[in-house]
Amino acid sequence: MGKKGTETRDRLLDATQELIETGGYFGTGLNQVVAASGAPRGSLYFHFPGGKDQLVGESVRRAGRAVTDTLAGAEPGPSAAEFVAGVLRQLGDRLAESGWRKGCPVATVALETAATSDLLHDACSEVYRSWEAALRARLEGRPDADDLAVTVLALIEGALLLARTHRSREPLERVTRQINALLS
Amino acid sequence: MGKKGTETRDRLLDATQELIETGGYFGTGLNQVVAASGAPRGSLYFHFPGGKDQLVGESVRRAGRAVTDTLAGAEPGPSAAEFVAGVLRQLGDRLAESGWRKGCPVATVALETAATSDLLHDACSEVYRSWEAALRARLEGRPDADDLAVTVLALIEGALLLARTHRSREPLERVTRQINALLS
DNA sequence: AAAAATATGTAGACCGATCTATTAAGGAGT
DNA sequence: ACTCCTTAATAGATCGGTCTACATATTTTT
Repeated sequence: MGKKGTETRDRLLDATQELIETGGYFGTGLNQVVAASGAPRGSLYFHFPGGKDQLVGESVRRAGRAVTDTLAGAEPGPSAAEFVAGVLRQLGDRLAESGWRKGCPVATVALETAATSDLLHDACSEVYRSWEAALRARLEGRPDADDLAVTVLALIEGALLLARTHRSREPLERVTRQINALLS
Repeated sequence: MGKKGTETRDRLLDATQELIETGGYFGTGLNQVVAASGAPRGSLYFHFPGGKDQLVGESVRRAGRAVTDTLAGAEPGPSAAEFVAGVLRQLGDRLAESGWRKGCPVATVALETAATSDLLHDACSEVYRSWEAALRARLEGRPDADDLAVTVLALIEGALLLARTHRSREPLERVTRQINALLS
């Protein structure tokens, strides 16, 4: 793959990632992706012969990998509770600064495609498993690390959903205040 | 409104409620609604002149009210932790029995329409507030009942999302095991 | 009480717009 | 010269929404 080809491919993935996080799978048309990326229609199907599902699938995995890396790469300094509080604050910043558009880059697609596309569905499932593993690594040593990792992930996803729906940081702040009870 | 008119209207709402819970807002076409309800297209726009948004909006509020009533009407016997555990078990049953289609009847629409339709968006927000209030009523007396209600709601929503995505009760079970730490 | 008038609801063909996907041809890079 | 990639026209299906004609109640008038 030549240089220009790779650039176009990346631009398509960037545009898709941005658009589906805001509008979801069905809410994002390929016309929008093509317009936002600047790439022509034909290039889309050259780089992603699998069509929309392949394009969105790779975007979701890409976005998921970025989060996993952030979670795994953070300094191991603070306590588990402080770590989660930091994640929630960071997510709240991102959500508010984006005008309540950018919550979880996976959740909308996961719910929309739960009943239809296995390809996308599996991609979302794997991303969540990957985040779960990254969180579990931060809770190492605790006897119930497995349960706790899933619980913390559920808490984060639920709080993000509520915060985005209410267009307010309030749910994130309330959850943050209760984290100590869980991770004490 | 005559008897037959009310019946048709209800059938349309029933079909919509069922379909959007599985497929979401954009994933559900009015053709599907019309086919599933047995009502003709014209009747849809007679009973819901506001079109798809009005139809889905009323469906969401209707589904939300049903849940609120269930939450508020449950016997006040068990402890808060046992109450939440019961809710999670019930949600898990519903999810599994529906073939992993029926999770939260609001979440998908809330995320899909967060950036587009204020009408639907507000409907989802109000439903969540109503559930939050119902949960808070079960935690009366605690000094941090406000924070706890939101936290429990976030936990439920997040666990449902993960369970639906993984097609497994595992996340619900793990969260259930951690509830005591939160509501001890 | 019969008949006319009005409201209520049904029925489905139809509209333009938009959707995803395909195609055949030509340009750019090496 | 040969592969890699772009370009734009277009196909065919489906989308939400509108329209007119018709049927069935309900009320008003006589």
